[in-house]
Amino acid sequence: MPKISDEKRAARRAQILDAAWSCFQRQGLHATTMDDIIRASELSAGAVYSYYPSKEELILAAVTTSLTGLSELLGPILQTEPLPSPAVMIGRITGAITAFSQREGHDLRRIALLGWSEAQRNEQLRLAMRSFYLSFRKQLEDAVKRWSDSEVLPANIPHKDVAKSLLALILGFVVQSAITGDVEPDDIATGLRALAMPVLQGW
Amino acid sequence: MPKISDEKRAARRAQILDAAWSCFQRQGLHATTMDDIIRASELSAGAVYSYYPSKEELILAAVTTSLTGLSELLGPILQTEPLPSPAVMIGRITGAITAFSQREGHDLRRIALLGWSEAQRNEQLRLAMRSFYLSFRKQLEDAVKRWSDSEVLPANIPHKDVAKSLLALILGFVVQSAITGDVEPDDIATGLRALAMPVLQGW
Amino acid sequence: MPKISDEKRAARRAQILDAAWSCFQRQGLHATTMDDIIRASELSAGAVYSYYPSKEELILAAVTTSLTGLSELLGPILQTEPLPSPAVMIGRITGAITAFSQREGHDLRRIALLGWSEAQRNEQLRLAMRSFYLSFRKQLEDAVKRWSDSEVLPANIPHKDVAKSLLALILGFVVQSAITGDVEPDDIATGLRALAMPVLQGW
Amino acid sequence: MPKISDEKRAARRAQILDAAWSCFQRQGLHATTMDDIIRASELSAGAVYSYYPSKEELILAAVTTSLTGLSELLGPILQTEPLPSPAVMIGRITGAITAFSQREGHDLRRIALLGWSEAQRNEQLRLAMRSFYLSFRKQLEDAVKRWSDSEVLPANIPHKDVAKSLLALILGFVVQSAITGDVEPDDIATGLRALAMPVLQGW
DNA sequence: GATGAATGAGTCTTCATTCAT
DNA sequence: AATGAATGAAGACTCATTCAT
Repeated sequence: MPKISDEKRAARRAQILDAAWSCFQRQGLHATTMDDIIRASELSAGAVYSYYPSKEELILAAVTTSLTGLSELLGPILQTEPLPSPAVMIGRITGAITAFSQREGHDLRRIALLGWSEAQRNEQLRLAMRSFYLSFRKQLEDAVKRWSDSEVLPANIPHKDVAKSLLALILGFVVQSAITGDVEPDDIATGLRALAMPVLQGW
Repeated sequence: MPKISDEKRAARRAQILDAAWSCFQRQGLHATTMDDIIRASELSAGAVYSYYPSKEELILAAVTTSLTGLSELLGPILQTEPLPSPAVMIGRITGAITAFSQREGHDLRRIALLGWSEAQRNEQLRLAMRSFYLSFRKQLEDAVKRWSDSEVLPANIPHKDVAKSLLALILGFVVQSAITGDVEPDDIATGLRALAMPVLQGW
Repeated sequence: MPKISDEKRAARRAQILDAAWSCFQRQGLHATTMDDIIRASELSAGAVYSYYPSKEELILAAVTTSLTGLSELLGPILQTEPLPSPAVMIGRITGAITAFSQREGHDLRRIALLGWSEAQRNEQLRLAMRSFYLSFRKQLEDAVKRWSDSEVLPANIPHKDVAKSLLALILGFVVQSAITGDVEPDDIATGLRALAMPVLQGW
Repeated sequence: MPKISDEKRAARRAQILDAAWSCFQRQGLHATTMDDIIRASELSAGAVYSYYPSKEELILAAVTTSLTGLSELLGPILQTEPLPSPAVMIGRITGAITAFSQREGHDLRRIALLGWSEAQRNEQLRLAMRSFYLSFRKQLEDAVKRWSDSEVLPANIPHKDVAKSLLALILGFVVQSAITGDVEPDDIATGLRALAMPVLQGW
């Protein structure tokens, strides 16, 4: 069994990560034992440990990978030309998250909740998540600026705060859909549209 | 030896719960050992177990209690007469959560994240959270109706979806403020206000 | 099972240490598993760990205890009044070590060899042994001075070097008796006596 | 593909043994993993195992080799003509051991201590060491006889016991210099000389 | 009623050894 | 012959829970 090719190595890592993902999701981060992951990966303990040196590392990899996946999923939506309205964009984002999470063992929402919780005591993980959300919010802020420029939104609004609100809507959708289970992707978009409808009184 | 009085019993339960809360919050649900809680409560193992029969039960109690606390904190805001505008109300809610969480060892946001994560594998906990959020959302829906009635919001909007969006904003605020740490209570309100500002184009 | 008395605690510690001692001696430090010790101590894993927090600590305790025991065994011999001749004293020391080591499971010589080996990679243990041997050598040096004073040995000899040689004889006896197994306590004394016999030629 | 030449084989064995030696010495026998040795030898796992079938075997070889080396180092000293006095000879032996041990990764003293410890549970190793020490002591005994013959020592002394004492001095020097670290080669010789100085009183 | 010492199943991780390529 | 990835048994240690006193 001589030196393994880089692809094979990557494939093995993916195989292990996949096993970890599906266990984590089903049972939570801490209720999942390394043995569960080892069995799910169909490898031996030693093999798993030769790819990921600890459970901690595996958790980190699982969460950051899901973050990267999310990034790839949502990136195109944020870059669409011409930019759809805020409500439409929110609808597309929540829709994409939902659609992606249908795939067995790949529920981004569940991993997100587990990751947030873990981030409270894992500094490295917290930093990884923090920079991901900050970067994502930055992209939202750009979109807000473009809306301002194209007069979909008023000109002199606080772009950053709007981005924070939009991100809050998305994250809040994730929580609700995982906990109450009765939120459809379009609900948030619909709600937002209603909130923004012009009426006589100012707020 | 007469039985311990009911007040005493309740006081003990509170004392244990308080200890559990502060441990959970500092170290997370699973990294907290019963021994940590026992030591923090300044009682013996046997005593703690006579009030809460298992760690699971203690987690459930801790999360549920925090939910009740949240309810008592936010209830008055939702009942205010006359009802402030949506943005103002969101600002008050996020503000109340933040203010409450300043108190050492009582960060509602951290407990919330921990609870969501745990709810994935603890059916009982999930149901408790679910019914709390549904009830809270119901109250938001009532508010939405009143806004419709008072023409702060248009008449024929989907009240439920608006409530979902408002709840999403609040939950998303909690996540962001716990993970990125750079969200002030008013940011969300400000962002929402901007999103709702009338411009020429419709969405 | 309320608070245990101090004596009981000490007894438990001794019970565990005894079990460790006999395992270590039979199988060596590293070939002995905690499970071996746990079984030999007739306690549970948790109980053993509540008295000694790690195997390392148990090794340290076993070795330092044997050092203390050795100290108590040899102290009286070094203090004898009037001081016997060097050869007689060496004979008594090697004799005491041998006699003590007859007791099943308490072979000081075996523990000594194990300890020396372990001291190479355990700083704490090395320091403990070092200070023990230094202090023991100091006592030997005092004896040498008294021999000088009482003209059993010449007056202006290097006391410290003589002490080093005497210690070397004792330690070398321990090694030989453990490895070759054919050294009686008196052999060393006899050999030393012969080496010191006056002959015509100087050395 | 022709078989590998015998020289090459021997060179490989030496290369592996050297790697093992330096690892053992630095980290101890049990803390050294086969992987450490494999990496230090710059060969593959398979290669190492094709030369030495087990770690046990490697330990045995490492210790035995060091014994052989010691033999070659000390042989000439014991054979010197004319034989120097006992104290001078002890000084030369301890000096040679010290000088040899200066070389990085070849500290005979450390290996000796490790070997003694291991010999307690490895019968094969114990026998190898035993026969080495017995043979070495035999050579010392010959020297003692020659000293008797040449009247450096008295005629009718117990040669064997004197040899045991001399060996004890050497072994004890090794232990002290490894543990206390404050023993120079000449100290033992000096001490022995003092012990043997004639005084009025007999012992 | 209370105490806290004891239990022991279960966790993560290591590492000597093998064998498919 | 050589390689090094894979194996899996075994080890140290933890911690929720119990129950003798």
